[in-house]
Amino acid sequence: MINTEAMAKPPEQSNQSVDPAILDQGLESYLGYVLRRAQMKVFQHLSTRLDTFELRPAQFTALMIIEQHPGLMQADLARALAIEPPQAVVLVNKLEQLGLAMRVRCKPDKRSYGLFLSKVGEVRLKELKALAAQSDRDSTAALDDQERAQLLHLLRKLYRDTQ
Amino acid sequence: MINTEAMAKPPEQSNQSVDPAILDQGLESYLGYVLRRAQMKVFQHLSTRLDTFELRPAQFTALMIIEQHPGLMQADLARALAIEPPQAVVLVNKLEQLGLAMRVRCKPDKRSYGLFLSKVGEVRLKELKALAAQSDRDSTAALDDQERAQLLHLLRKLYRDTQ
DNA sequence: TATTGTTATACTCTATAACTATA
DNA sequence: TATAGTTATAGAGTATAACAATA
Repeated sequence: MINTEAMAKPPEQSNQSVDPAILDQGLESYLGYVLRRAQMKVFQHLSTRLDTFELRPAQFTALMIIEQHPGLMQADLARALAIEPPQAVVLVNKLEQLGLAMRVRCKPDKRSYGLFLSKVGEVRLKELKALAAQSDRDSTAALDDQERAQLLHLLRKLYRDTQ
Repeated sequence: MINTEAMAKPPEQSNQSVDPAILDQGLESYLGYVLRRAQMKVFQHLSTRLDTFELRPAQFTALMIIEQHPGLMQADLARALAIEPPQAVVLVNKLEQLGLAMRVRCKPDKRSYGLFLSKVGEVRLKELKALAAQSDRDSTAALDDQERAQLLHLLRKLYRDTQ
């Protein structure tokens, strides 16, 4: 229904009569609004950092999930990433092209693949984890460690709730 | 560079061997990850609520900004929404089609329009504000009022920081 | 020459339908 | 018949270039 990756260009400095810094007064009381602004900022930061590796944030997430669940099927990966199976095909193709992961026919059910990290993928993922953690810190530099922990706690509580 | 509106379908219940609820272990320690999951949830909730009015979240945001800054130019609106001028054209066209806002040639600079809410737009926006506030509460039902306030504070602090 | 709004266009992300091969 | 993976395709959302009118 609604996307996942894309994200708008950050607002640029205005030389106009209207100060863009205060244009969103009134909106700042909406959780949905500030959540989106904050997410855009953090996501874009990570996205830029990952460019070096020709990776998108969703592909990093996929590597994390494959590492945690070696041998899982594409269908499960798609569900975990909240994407449709056709998107998972493209994503796994990309990971294979980069030599980071691979499909292995290893299940009793011969229709499905098991997904595994390659040796290179394992090493690369280690590097990516450090990069992602650093990107988190950099893009949330306005917060101290305690505030970051608090924010993490609240967000986890929010999104986990499935009611 | 990267988008704003779109958002992936929510993960569906799995009947597989892998429990999707715990597939993202390890990822939950990344602020970027939980931020995105939380944002998707809240955004999608609002998006669904706004369907009734044939509006997208960005269009609601635009109405809020026009109300707060009557007579502003499209270029300023685009900057505030972090979208490109061509997107602002389509967005304002839609608001005009719905009879909620209008372009008025009222500036000394005859190239630009001033953007204003219509009477209908003002009334409608009142309704939309209540809807958005309720959507915020519903989609963050896992949090109590104090936690919501805390989350709002932290997110505001995070995204406002421009360093 | 620069800027506002606009059109045209392309690229990305996403969703659906339909196909294949297994089950 | 149902499911895993795939292909093809269409639709959003977004970005860039180029144009007209005005400055």
